[in-house]
Amino acid sequence: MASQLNLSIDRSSPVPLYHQVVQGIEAAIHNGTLAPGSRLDNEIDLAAKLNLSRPTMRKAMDELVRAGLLVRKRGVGTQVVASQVRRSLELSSLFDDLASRGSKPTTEVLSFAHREADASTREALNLPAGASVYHFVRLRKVDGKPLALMENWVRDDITEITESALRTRGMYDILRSGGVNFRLANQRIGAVVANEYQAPLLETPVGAALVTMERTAVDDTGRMVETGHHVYRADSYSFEMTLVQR
Amino acid sequence: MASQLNLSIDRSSPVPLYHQVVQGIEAAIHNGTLAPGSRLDNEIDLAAKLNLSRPTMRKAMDELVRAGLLVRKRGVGTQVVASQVRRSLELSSLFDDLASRGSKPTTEVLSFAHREADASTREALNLPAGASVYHFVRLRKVDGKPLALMENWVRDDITEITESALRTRGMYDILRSGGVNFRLANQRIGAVVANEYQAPLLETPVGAALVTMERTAVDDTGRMVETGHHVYRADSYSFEMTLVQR
DNA sequence: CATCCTGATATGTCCTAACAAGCGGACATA
DNA sequence: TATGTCCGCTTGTTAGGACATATCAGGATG
Repeated sequence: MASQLNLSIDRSSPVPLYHQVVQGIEAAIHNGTLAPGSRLDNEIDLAAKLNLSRPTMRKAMDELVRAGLLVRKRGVGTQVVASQVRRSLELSSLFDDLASRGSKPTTEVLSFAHREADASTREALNLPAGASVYHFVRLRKVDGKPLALMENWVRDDITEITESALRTRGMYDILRSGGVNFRLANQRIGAVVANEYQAPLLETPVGAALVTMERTAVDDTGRMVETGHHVYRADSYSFEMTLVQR
Repeated sequence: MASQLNLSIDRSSPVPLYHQVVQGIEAAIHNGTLAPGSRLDNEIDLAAKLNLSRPTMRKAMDELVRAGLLVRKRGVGTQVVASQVRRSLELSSLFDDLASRGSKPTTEVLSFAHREADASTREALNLPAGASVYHFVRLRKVDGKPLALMENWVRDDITEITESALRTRGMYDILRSGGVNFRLANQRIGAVVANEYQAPLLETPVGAALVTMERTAVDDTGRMVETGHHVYRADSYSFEMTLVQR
């Protein structure tokens, strides 16, 4: 099974070679050039074909294995794994997710305040007594239909946040523009039933199922930047992810 | 900040050197030898100190960065990221999760069958017409309290599954013993409210919130081994995970 | 005919070596 | 004093080679 892999490597590009290979193989898998289950040429031949060293080729394949697109077996070879694998759950905002899918998200800011943090917020964000935070509640709609009710607390010593900015942009986008480099987030997903406050806002009956998500995000300096409590209509939203065994 | 890092590398061990380094640094972070926020020595010095090459050292640090324990910045250095980071969501079973936490899970097998797969199951597991599968429903309790209602379909051409085995062991444990090497799983988490069938089994009122999880697991040969639909009592269970920016 | 051994193949691990590029402080200059 | 440039430090990328080890097929052996 000679692979029809037809990659072009641009050595003058600022994009690292191994990353160009990753993108090339990813594209080949998605457009069907590399069928699920098919075997790739061995690492050494592939590297030779692209005029790359074996370590570079391996680094590219490592990433694809980690992403769950390829499977390697010692002594046997490397093959394309089956099926519609979604990318691993990423550190992105709902706004970006929706926008990239072609939907038109809108945001209503139900409340907005810049005030001293209470005890539980200080604990969640690891702030000293007396520190102040932004606190706001937003309602996210898609095509006029309410989808999520989101309450967030954000530390105020990084970048300024305004109510008008929140109306047109996602929170993560605003923070990134303000120089925040997110590194990781802890989140917890659960379920509740809609109460009298949530139900009318989400235009769903009291007692309807809602997905809950609590998240605290940390930037590259180790600061906890943001914590939030979101609820989503269960009939419109769920969390999809791919788990990879390492 | 000279690191007190005191690792011992055993070159005669079958454990790869880079993995020994990963374990050593992981342990140092967890026992406090490496404090959150502290800077590590640079790669070259660290490698020299352990008599390793820089690529080996880097491979170890790569893994720790991916796991969210370390943060690297070009031109600056590498530091330990803030504290209570849970390990990324893993491909494990509820049974193992509970057992490793010291709880005593019990399993009731509500139904068990070995029969021809219907169309939707064949699609989920990518099976040909006429193939047969195991189909079973289990109720998982912890300390006598019901927690999860789990319905699964498993292909039957890999290993034998018996009702009695399911009563004492987790499904993933059984499959792994049967030679299955899981590689990845796609899962979706959402919410529903308990219906008349689920409520009495889970000893919760009709209309209570439940967390739902649908999962399909793939082994290292690309076969879809197992698909299932689980519901959990929302007041007793939620999914916790750490997302890492790459 | 069944079993064991062996060799070819492919990935896994580890090394040395070199240059590129971002960051930040030191230093020189206006 | 303020500012801009330069240089050293550290991580990022790439190369090329060597040996280890799991797997599988085919041949030798009982």
